[in-house]
Amino acid sequence: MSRTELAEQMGLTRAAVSLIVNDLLESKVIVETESRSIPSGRPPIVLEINPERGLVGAIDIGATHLSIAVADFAARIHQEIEISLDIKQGPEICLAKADQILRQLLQEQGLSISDLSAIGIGVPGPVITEAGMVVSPPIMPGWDRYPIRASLEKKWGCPVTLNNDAELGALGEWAYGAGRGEKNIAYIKVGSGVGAGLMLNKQIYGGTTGAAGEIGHLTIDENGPLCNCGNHGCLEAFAGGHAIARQAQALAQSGKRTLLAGLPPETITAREVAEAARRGDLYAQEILSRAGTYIGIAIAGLINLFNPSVVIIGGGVAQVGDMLTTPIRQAVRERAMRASEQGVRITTAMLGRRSILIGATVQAVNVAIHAAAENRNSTSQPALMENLEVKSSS
Amino acid sequence: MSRTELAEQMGLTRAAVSLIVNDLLESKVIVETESRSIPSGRPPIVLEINPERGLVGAIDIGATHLSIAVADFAARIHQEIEISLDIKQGPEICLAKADQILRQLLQEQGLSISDLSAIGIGVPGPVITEAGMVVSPPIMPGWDRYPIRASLEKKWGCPVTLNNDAELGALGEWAYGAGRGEKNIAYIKVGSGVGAGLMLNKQIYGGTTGAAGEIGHLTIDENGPLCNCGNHGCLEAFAGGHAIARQAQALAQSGKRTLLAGLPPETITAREVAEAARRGDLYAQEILSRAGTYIGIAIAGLINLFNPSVVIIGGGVAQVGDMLTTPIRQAVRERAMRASEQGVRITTAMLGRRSILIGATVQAVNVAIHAAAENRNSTSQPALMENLEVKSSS
DNA sequence: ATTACAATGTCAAGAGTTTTAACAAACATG
DNA sequence: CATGTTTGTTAAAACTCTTGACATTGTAAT
Repeated sequence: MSRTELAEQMGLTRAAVSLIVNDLLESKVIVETESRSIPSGRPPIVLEINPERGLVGAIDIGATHLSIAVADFAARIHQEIEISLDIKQGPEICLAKADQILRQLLQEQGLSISDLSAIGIGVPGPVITEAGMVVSPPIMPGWDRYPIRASLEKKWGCPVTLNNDAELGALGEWAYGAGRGEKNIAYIKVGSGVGAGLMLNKQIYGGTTGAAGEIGHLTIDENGPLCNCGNHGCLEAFAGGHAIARQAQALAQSGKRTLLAGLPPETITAREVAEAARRGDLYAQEILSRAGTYIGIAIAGLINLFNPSVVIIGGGVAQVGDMLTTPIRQAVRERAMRASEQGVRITTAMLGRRSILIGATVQAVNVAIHAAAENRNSTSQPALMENLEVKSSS
Repeated sequence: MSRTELAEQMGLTRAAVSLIVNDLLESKVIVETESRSIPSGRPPIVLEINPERGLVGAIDIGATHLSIAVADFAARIHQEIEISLDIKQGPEICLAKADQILRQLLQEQGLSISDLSAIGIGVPGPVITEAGMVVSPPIMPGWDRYPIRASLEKKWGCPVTLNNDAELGALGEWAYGAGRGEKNIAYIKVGSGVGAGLMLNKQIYGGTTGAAGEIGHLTIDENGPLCNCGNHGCLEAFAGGHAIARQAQALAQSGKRTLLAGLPPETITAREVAEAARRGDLYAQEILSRAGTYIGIAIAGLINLFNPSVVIIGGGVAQVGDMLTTPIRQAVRERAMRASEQGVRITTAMLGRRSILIGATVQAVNVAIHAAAENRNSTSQPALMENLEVKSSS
C-alpha cells in the first residue's frame, strides 16, 4: 500500500502521511518494497510492515492435538511442531506442555521467549477475548473461566491473545488464504466436531459471549442420533469426525466389501475413511458424501442468515477436498435462497491445516504492532498501522 | 450524555469537547437538558440532539400495506397513517402513492416536503443501502434494481435512506425499544412472511448483498410443504402469516368446533386466528403454538450462529404476545446450546407495530444530523454527533 | 533523444485543533 | 458554612494537518 493510498483511506493529505510514514520507516516498523508499475505517472512506493521486525508465537490447542509455530511479521512460519495432547487434562497440564514445547522449539534456533513480540493462541471453545478466558466450553472440562491469558502473560512477559480456533481459521484465510480481502466470510472447521468462525465487515465476530458460530449444533433432524450436547440430531452427530468414525466402524463390521473391513474397529478414524475413499472405496465415499450433504444443509442455513461472500471449508476432515465440497455445494444450491446462494463462493481452505496457526500469527502480529505503535509519541501512527496490519482489499 | 462522558468516549479532553459543544449549542443542533444528580460533585449537564431541530419522514412499505409518519429528531411520531397497498403493483405506482400520502399528511399541518430534513424508507426485500435499491427481491416483482433512492431524492430534494424493513425493526427496537443499547440483537419480523433484522456490534448487518437475515427460508423439514421460494419445508411455509391463514382455512372447513368455523374461508387471515385464540379457541391457539414452536426452532439456529443478547419478536402476527413467545422460548431452550441460550433474552417488540417506522425515523435523523454536521466547518463535530446520534449505552 | 504528461512523494509556512494547567461553578455532606 | 468532589471554562502553548508549491520518476509520443 502506497502513501497516496493510505492518505485516501485515512482521509489525510499525502503530505501528512509522508511525515508519519517517514517516522515509522526510521524506526524500522515498516519498510519500502519494490515499486509497482502503473499506466502513467510516478510509480508508487509500496509500504508494508517490516517482516523482520520481530517474531511471534502461534499456538493451536485442539481437542486432541497441540500445534505450535514461530513466525515472522509477514506470517511466514519459521518452525512448526505438532504433538497429540488431550485437552481434557485441563489448563495447568496443557499450558505447561505448551510452554515446554515452545521453549524447546525456540531453543533449537538459539532463541528464547523474550525474542517473541507476542503470542497468539486458539482454543476449541467460546472465548471472551477481552477477558482472555473461555466460558462454559462444551469440550474443555476444567478450563471454564481459567485465566488463560493472564497466567501466560505473567509467565512469558509478552502480550498474549486468546481466540476461538474457528475464528482464527477465518482470520488466517481472510488475511492470507481463500478469503483474502473479502468483507464477510465464514470458515467451517470440520474436525472431530464442526464449528464456524465468522468475519463480518472484516472483523472477527464472536457474538455476545464468544459463542457465535456454533454451527455444529444446528438441529438437522430432531429424530437423529444423540449428540454430546444433549440434544438430538445435531449436525455434529451426523457429520463430525467422531460421527464419521462411528459410521465407518459400523460399516467395517457389517461384512460389506470395503477397504475398511480389514481394520480393527477401534483404529478407524475419519482419517482412515478419507484414505479409503481416496483409494476408491465406494462405501467410504458414501459416508463422506452424506456428511457433506448434512454440512451443506447447515451451511445453507448459515448463508441464508449471514449472506457471506465466501464460505471456506477447513479442519482435518476437509483435507479430502472435493469429496466433501461437491455434496456441500449441491446441498447449498438446493436449500439456500437464490439471492444469497448466487453470490457465495464455497471453497476448501487454502492454508490447509495451517489456517488456525496463521490466524493466531495474524492476531499476535496485530497486538505486537499496536504495542509498538502506542509506545511511539504520535497520535495517528496507530491508525495508520491499522491500515497496514493485514493487506486489506485495495 | 454529558461533556465529560463525550470526552471519555472520544478520547479527547473536556476542554476540547467544550469548545465543540458550545459551537453546536450556538447553532441549535444540540441542546442542554436537565442536569442529573450524582452522588457527589457538580452535576453533569446532559446534552442531546435538539428534538425540535427539524422533522423527518418515515415510510414503511410492506407486502400489503403502506405506513407513513412524520416525526421529530427524538423519534416522536407527530402524525401517522396506514393504508393497504399491494407492493406487486411495482415501484412507479407504489412510490407515487407514497409521495401523494406523504404530501397530504404534511399539508394537514400546513407543512410541505421542504420542511423535512430527511426521509427513511423500509422495504421487504434485500437492500443494497449504498446503492439505494433492492436486488433480486423474492416478493417485490418489478422492483429489482429500480433506483428507489435516486428517484425519490430527485423528486423530494432531501436525503433519502433505504433499508430492509426487518433491519429497521431491529434498529428501532435497539434505539428506543426492547433492545436499547445492546451489542447484538435480532429482530424477528413475523408477518405474512418471516424475516430477521440483525444489529451486530451496534450496527445494522445486511450481509454482502443485503440478503442477510433470511430466517424465513431456513429448512425446517425437507419433506414439509412447498414454499414460494421453490424449496420445501421452509419456516415461512409453516409459520408465516400466509401459512397460518391456510391452516385456519382448512380448520374452518374441517367441521371441528371452533370460532373460525362460521367465517367464510377467504376472509380468514392470521388476524382472525389471533382474535379467535385470544377469545379462548383451543384450535386457533394450537395453530399459533405450533407456529411458535417452528419459529423457535429457527431462532435456536440463529442463536447458535449469532449468539445475540436479545431476540425481539415483532411484526403483525407477534401482536398476539405470549401465545407466540411461550412456545418460542421453550423450543429455544430445548434446541439451542446452553452457552448461548442462557445469555439471551427473548421478548416481544416494545414498539409494537411501529418498530419499523421508528427505525426508519432513526435512519432519517442520522443522515439529517450528518448532513448538518458536515456543512459546518469543523473536523470533529461529525464524530461528536455520532456519539449523540442515538442514546447509546453508557 | 527529447519532450510532454501524469501521478507520487517532499518541503516550509501557516492554519486549525487539542492539550495543558489553572480556575470557577454547582451540588451533597457534615 | 466550610469541605470535598466532580463538572465545565479559559488562555496560552504545543501539536498536527493542510496548503500550495516543487522535485521525482516512470511511460508515451514526437
